[in-house]
Amino acid sequence: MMKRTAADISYTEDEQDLALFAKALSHPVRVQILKLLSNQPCCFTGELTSIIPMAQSTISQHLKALLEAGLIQGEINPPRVKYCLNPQNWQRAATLFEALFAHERDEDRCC
Amino acid sequence: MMKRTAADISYTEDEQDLALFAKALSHPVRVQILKLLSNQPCCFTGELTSIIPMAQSTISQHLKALLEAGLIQGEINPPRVKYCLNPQNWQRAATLFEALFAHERDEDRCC
DNA sequence: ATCATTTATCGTAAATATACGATTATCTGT
DNA sequence: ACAGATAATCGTATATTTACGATAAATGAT
Repeated sequence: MMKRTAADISYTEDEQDLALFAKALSHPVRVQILKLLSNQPCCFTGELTSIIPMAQSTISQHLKALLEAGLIQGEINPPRVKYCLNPQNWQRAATLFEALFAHERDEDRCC
Repeated sequence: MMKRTAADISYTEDEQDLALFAKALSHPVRVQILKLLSNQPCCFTGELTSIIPMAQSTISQHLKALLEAGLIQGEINPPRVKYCLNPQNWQRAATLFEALFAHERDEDRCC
């Protein structure tokens, strides 16, 4: 009989996407960046480096993580890059998190 | 002048908590476990090992991560431990994620 | 052409996360 | 007291994340 390993596990697309979005949100500076972006129509990275006391390369790395998760998008406007939320994926993330937390289950809880 | 480093950054409690909750959700198997727990009043770890094809020690490790994030709680009932959602923190997480995604900002988006 | 500005990428060190098997601890039932 | 069952912990190997400084790429201004 074949041994079962973690590689055998199949997750639904929703589960995987939710985990990826959550991973993108798993560092407070990325939460902070997303809060900034959701509270104003747009944002330059340059503004971020003056707001956030981190090395420019580190901020760029965090922006890349948000980009790869699809939560933000960049518009190249050299030498600047203008970053915004990605509306479609932002909405999808909102929906996935909302669905996860939808069940309260206080009624018949056993502990 | 002092050099600014990542250690200088202060985040709000909400930002830190949101990041910690998100980190707990950043692995698909933990999402799966939480979905299971939110769809039934309770759950034994034993059931998880038969549902999830991972080593028992690995599942225990993931449960520990969820415990430490405060999203679940365990009731020792030896030799079993019964795990449930932690209602207070589950609610707090729901509120934090909802607040983050509350802003749509489609109106005056510039890109 | 050269310089200044902005952002990405590279290289790297340290910390954290993930998975496994083996072992240990704790309670039940015999 | 002993065996079985359940779950945590330990030890460990590998991969990923996080931070930094240094460098490179790309554009605009002089």
